[in-house]
Parts: sequence; C-alpha cells; structure tokens
Amino acid sequence: MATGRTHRPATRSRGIPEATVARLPLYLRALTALSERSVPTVSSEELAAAAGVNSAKLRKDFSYLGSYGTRGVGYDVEYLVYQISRELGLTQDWPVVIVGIGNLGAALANYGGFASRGFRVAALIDADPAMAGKPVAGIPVQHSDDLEKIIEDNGVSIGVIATPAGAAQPVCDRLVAAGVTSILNFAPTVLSVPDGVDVRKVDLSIELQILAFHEQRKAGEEAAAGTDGGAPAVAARSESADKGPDGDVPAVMPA
Amino acid sequence: MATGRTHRPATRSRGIPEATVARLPLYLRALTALSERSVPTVSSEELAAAAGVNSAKLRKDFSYLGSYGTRGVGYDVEYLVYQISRELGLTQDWPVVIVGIGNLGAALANYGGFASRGFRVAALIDADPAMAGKPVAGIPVQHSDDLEKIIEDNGVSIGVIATPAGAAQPVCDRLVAAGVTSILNFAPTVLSVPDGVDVRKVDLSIELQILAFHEQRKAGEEAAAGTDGGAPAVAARSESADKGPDGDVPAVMPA
DNA sequence: CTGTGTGAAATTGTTCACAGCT
DNA sequence: AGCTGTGAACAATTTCACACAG
Repeated sequence: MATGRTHRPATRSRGIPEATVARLPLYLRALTALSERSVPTVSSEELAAAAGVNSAKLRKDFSYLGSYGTRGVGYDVEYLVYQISRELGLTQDWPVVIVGIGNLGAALANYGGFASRGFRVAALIDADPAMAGKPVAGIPVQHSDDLEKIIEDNGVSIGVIATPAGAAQPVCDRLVAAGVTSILNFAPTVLSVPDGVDVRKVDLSIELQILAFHEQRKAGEEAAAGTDGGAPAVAARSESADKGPDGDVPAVMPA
Repeated sequence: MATGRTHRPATRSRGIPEATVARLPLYLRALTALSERSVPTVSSEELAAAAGVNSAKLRKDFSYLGSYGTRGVGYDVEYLVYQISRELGLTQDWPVVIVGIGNLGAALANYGGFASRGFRVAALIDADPAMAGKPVAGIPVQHSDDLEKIIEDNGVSIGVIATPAGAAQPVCDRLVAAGVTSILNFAPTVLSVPDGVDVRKVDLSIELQILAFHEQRKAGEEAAAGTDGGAPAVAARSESADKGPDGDVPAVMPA
C-alpha cells in the first residue's frame, strides 16, 4: 500500500487499522529488547516470534507504516524502533495524571515501564484529605479539589482513573471538562464521554471471566473426549482457542 | 444457522464468537446492577446503553446463547443473569492464585470484585522469603518454593502473574507444569505456553501507547482543521469509544 | 536464494432491516 | 404495537501465497 497513492489530503499517517495500532507497542517492546542487545537487524519471522504474532501479520502491519524493511535481509532494528515510536507519538513526552491513589493507583505510580517510554507521571490525585502531601513513588499526592488546576498547569491530556467504581464517572467528567481527551479506566464501570475523547478500559474481573469461559469449555471437552485412539492429555483440538485481548499467542497451524 | 433447529436444547453451546464472549462480562455487570435495583425486565436498548454497546450487537450476542428474551417485552433480568453466569462458568467457584505480591499483586488481592463473582483467591505466592507468612488482604503470603504443592492442593487452574517481567516466564512455566491452564499476565512480557493453555495479558504501557497514538492524531487533525474556532466542545455522549479489539478489547489493554 | 511487501481469499465481526412472537 | 431474533449486507482483520527486490 505504500506505493498506492491513495487520494488523501496531505495529512500525516494514512489510516492505520486499529488492530495494527494495538500491536505496535508489542513490536516496539520486542525491538527495544533487541536494540539493547545490539542486534542490528531482524527478520519478520524472528521479530514476530518475539512479539507473539505470526510473521504475515507483522509484515502486513509494517506495510501500513511504509516500507521499512530490506528484502532478503530484514528490518533495521534501530530504524524501526524510531519509526514505530514516532508513529505512536512517543517521541514526545506525555504528562499523565493518576486519580485514585489506593492500592492500584500506588501500584501504577510505582510501575517503572511508565516513565520509561514517553510517559511522565505529572501528578497523583486522591479525594482523601489524609493522603494529601504524602509521597507515593516519590510524588506527593494532591487533593482532588485541585484537579482542574493540576490538569491545566501541566497540560495533561491523558488521565488514568484508578478510583472505586462509584467515583469513576464524576472524576471522568471533571477530567474531560478540564481538557483531558484520553482516559485509561481501571474502575469497573462503563464511562460515558463526549465525542472525541478516547477511553480504554482495563478490567481484571472481565479478563478472569473470559478465562473462566474457556476454562469451562476445556473441562467439558475433556469429558467429551475418550473414544479417541491415543491418550494425549492435553487439548488436541485444532480449535486453537487461545486469544489475547486482541491478538493471539503463537500458534502454528499444521496446515 | 441451522435451518431446521429452531428448538435447540439449552446446554449445547456451539461456538460462541470470541468477540461475544468478551462482552458477556459487560452485560453481566450491567444486569447485576439492574438486579440489585430489583428491575424485573430490560429491553435490548436499555441494557445495551448500560453496557456501552449498541442494541443490535447485544441482541446478536444473545442470539448465540439462545432465545432468552420475550418479544415485545425484553429480557428477564434474573434469568439472564443466571444464563450468562452459567455460560461464563461462574456458577462454579474458580480458585485463583496470584504470584508476585508487590504493589500490584497486593492491589489485585485486595480487589473486591475478585471474590464477588465466582473467583476465590486460593493463595498468594511470592519469591521473597521476607514476605512469607505476612497477610495481604487477610491471606498469608506463601513462598514460591511451594508453588506446585499449592496449585495441586487447591486444584487451581487459573493463575495470575504479577511478578516483574523477568520472573514471568519461569513462573508461568511452573504454573503450567503444575496444572494451570489459564493465565492472566500483568507482567510486560510475551509468555509462551503449550497448546491448550490460555493467556490473556493486561498491560498498562501498551494501553497508554495506544492512547498516545490517538492523542497524537487528534493534535495533528486539530492543527489541520485550523479554521473552526474552539474545540467542538460536545456532542452526543457516545459510549466509551472503544477502539480495541476487543473486543477488544478490547480489553486492557486488549491489549 | 532469501525474506519483504502485498493483492486476493478466507475468516471474523458489525450493522441493517424486517419477519414474526407476544 | 413493540421488541426480539436473525438472515443478509457490509466492514474489518487475518491468512495465504507468491512476485520481486536486494
């Protein structure tokens, strides 16, 4: 598609499919690891294995970014790291606020991978006055009364909500009113936001329930098996049922 | 769809699409809330709004489970709660172990929604001997030396990995070897597992990176749009603009 | 020869729109 | 009359397989 001059205003990135966007961070992580080991180039096959996808998908994904590989050779690691970082907007620094400094909020504040790549915890906010001033991960917690001011002073456009479910929507409304346009929601609630605001959610119990579904099905199939010749303990069913949130984990189909 | 089979027996759940499975927990949550408010029935329109999807999708999703609604009326809340719970395997209790009791592990252990619905924290496991015996969320932490025994004694089939990245794969291997067949991975690593084992991942930095991508694009478009005054302040509150796959993913970082 | 880049096919998921119960 | 259940159209994503650049 790199060759196809799709009639489009001179704007930046062509429409990169959402599914591809969701995998770019995965590729980036794998590439960063290679970069740290000073590996100069990598093939789609190797990189795909490291990222846990298949190589065709990876090549297709990269084709949306442009032609960054060399036929017969592979991809230049450093160059790809840069291109993907740029595509993801990680060449700039994103100030982030975390609202709700309970167990989870504290865990997030302490999470290293946070700062490492393009994100900076600009502020921690909690509604509990007793928390105010207390440092978490080296950053003093601020009271939620000042939420709007904090957002504006720091030019924050990404907010992380780690409050109890009941507080999530009100907090979300205030964040959005103050100018936040991307929200990562850890509270088990559906947030409603105006158009133009992105929300992504991370929900432990949903993930567990999805696992339970598959777990249950495994148990059922196990019981149903038995007439078969061999006695292999584990799932032989070709229904490679492992899914990630978006992609799969390595799976080699015996064609 | 099977043309002649209008009356399919209840339990023969043929392949429910993965995207549908990923939404069932969402419906279940909305229904549980309705149930607590003693709402007897709900229409696809209302329930869809509560779950943040559109009604056609919801009806289609439910159609995979069977015909549980009443035309002209809607769905019986209690009945649907039961049917979805059963479909997700939540009518039984799943013992879960959490490995890695740092900030995040502790947050997970304390997370209420955990126990509430079909899941029971059977054990907390950490590699730090200093943690052993210390209670977290009322449960004493056990040393990882005993991991295999703990898994077997408790009949655990679902494991949660909240260790640092480096420890995740070895822990995963031990869990799998001990009989765990579903893993929820919070460590920023791609886990490789044998066939038949499900892995779902929850990854903060991936989610943030996806948000950054969209955030960057918004900034670019804003610049390109130039001529029309301020931000288009509001529009209809669309439900969470879920890009993920998710089914993504949605998902957490579906992802 | 090797491994990328990509049309085309296959699969999966979403939306439409309306027939058919209640 | 109202709302579910669902075929059929549509859209997105994944996989295949191979031309072709290096």
